Amino acid sequence: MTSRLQLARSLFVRRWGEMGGYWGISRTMAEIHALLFVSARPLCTDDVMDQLKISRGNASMNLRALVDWGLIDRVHQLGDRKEYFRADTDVWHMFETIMRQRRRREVEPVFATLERCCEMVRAPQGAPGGDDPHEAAEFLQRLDDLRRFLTSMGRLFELVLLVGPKGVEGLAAAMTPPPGTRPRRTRTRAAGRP
Amino acid sequence: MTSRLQLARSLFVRRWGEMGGYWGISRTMAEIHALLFVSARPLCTDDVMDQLKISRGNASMNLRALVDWGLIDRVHQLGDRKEYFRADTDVWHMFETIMRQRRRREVEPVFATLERCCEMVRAPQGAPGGDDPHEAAEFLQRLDDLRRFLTSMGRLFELVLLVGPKGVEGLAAAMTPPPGTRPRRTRTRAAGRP
DNA sequence: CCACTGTTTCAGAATGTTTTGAAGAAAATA
DNA sequence: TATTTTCTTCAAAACATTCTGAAACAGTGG
Repeated sequence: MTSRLQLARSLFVRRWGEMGGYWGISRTMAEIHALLFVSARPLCTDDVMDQLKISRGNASMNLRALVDWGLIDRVHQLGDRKEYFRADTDVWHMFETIMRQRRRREVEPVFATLERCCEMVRAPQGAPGGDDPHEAAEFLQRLDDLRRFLTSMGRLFELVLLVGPKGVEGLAAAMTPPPGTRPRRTRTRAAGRP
Repeated sequence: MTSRLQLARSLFVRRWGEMGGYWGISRTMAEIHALLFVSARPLCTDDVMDQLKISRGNASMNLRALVDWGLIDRVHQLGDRKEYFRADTDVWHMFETIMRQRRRREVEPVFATLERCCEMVRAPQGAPGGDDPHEAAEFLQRLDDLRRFLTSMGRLFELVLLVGPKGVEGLAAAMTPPPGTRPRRTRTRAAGRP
């Protein structure tokens, strides 16, 4: 008989796994992470294999990848030779880890390419290379917009980390104030066309 | 002969495409988007096919998907039967579009699952279903942390949209002030353990 | 050195995703 | 209505990723 807790756990694990897919993380890796995240005690490779019905190799590979990402830790039980794994359960810290990794792997390369492209088109030396100057200007403009946007977001991210969860809740609260409090004035730029 | 502009363009297109992969968007779809984003004038299906060396069917499918996402628009040229496509070039607006879609498709299902799992475990009726109460409590705790985190982030997102790009730059500037200016006091909670 | 327990690796199999190309639907024109 | 042009769809093929299972490896204690 499967208890309600087990049912709920596996429901969560499956959903988290599905979401992993949308995030450039393999489904299994996300499932393992979810499983460790909701387990009260560390699990060993065999636990993971059993609960997720996956092979040893698969479990090993993905556990290692999660360790590399910094999302789980290896831990040892006294008097047991097996390795156990435990997820970082501080959601905020998890967020920071993931975002930093993604920035390093995904944002930074784009940034570098952006700069390189700009240089190529500006290219001061000799041959003015008969590009339509209007097209070139437009191109540079859009790349620059993108560059500025990414920079802003990077700063925002650092700011958010700096003020922490409490700080973010504070900001949010200032926006949707408790009844009877007047909201602080804010430039109200209608939030887009959607 | 390929001009510097063309070279830069294709460099950008390829990099943006690669990144698409990490974002649950197919590479081709991201490439098409990049191509339209850096083109000064709208392109038609054949332009896209030629420049990206892809089949008509592929171009058609992905263009449609981009229209569905709201990232590009169909436009018509006077006296031309073909359909042309133009990207939204307002980076900020693009960001909003993408984030809203992703929230709808990815965050909301997780949220719903989270609530469902909590209910299942709390389950007030009859059969107390012999789950270890400590394990259950732990489980509920972690799910709740996650729920709270997602809620905070949702609020932060709305706030960011509300203040707009200028607002974000302002916040960021307050954090890293120009020389000679004292920063506004901020709860300095060391940003995590890393 | 051997036996034992546990971990890592990797070729091949299974599964999933993307692309093509051709058929055909739709829309405008004559 | 027939013709032309353009767009969409979808089965099959190409490609890419993920998983398995067994073999190789590593550390421990006898």
